[in-house]
Amino acid sequence: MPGSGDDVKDFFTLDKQLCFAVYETAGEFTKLYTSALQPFGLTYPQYLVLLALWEKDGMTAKELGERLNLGTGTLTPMISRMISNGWLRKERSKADERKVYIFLEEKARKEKEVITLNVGEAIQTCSIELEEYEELMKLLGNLRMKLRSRVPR
Amino acid sequence: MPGSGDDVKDFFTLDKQLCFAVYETAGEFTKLYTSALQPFGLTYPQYLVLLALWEKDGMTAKELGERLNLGTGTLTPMISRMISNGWLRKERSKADERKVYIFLEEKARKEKEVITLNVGEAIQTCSIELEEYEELMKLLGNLRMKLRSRVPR
DNA sequence: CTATTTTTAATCGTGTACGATTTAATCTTA
DNA sequence: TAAGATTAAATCGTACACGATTAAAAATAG
Repeated sequence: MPGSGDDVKDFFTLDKQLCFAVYETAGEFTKLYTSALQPFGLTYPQYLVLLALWEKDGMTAKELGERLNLGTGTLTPMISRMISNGWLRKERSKADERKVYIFLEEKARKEKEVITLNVGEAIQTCSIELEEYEELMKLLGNLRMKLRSRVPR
Repeated sequence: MPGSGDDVKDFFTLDKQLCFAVYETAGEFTKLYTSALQPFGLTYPQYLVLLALWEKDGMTAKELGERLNLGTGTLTPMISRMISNGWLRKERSKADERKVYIFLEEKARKEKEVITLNVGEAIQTCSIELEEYEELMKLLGNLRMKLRSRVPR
């Protein structure tokens, strides 16, 4: 394992599982971001929505879901919460009434600087080396590709 | 960023965020494991509980929570579901009635081989290189350490 | 041009995940 | 040893996350 030559005996140990390492790291990140975003009343997934819309405002729910790898069962209620909190606005397309465009509200554009500054500071407290950062990005990108392109039986 | 020399302009882009790469990879893993575990009626987090208990049966809820980095708000209901499904058994300590030991049921011990075999096969379909695997484990371990040891202001 | 199919969101049910509070048992200390 | 502090689980409220279903609009095929 993973190439599976032989010693499968003690491979199934939590500490040897890449999935668990990734799972835990994701949890740690969530905690870090949660504390950095708390002053703004944002959750970590909501911050990801903002990141996506800061890049490209006015996506449809479908596009946004594809960008973040989230289904409508997750996005729809999350977007309503963000609308309630004044971050977003929804607008149904007149050309195609099935589509709903999601737009940033003033608040989201105005606070972009402060939010990213705050998050940036939080990340810097961890002093991650640029080299490590890039190596991880590369390896994770490669891994995700493999995980996605597997043939489901 | 992350050392923050200068070009912070376009750092806050989804594709440049390590947190997002980790978040997505965790999601991909969950999907892979979900399909491998479905025949057994197990979820991915439930499989993690089994991994932990296969290593050390009879932990208290607290110990298990520390091992998996989960609070009782997550574990308690999850354990009840696993008890309903015949995977686990709970036993309150006689020496200290606050403690509850979690034990594997016959089913969980008997099916260990088939389950791990199934999961192992699913992983192998991704053909992850051993070298990449180990490098990722190392880098993620290092990263988690840094994320955990940050000073919360 | 209508019947069928496809597409887009919304909804539903189940299962994590987490901080905060509650409850009960044990430990500490005056 | 009784009051207060600490500890272990359970409970509660909120927020993802996902597969499946539903509903409505649009595209397409005959």
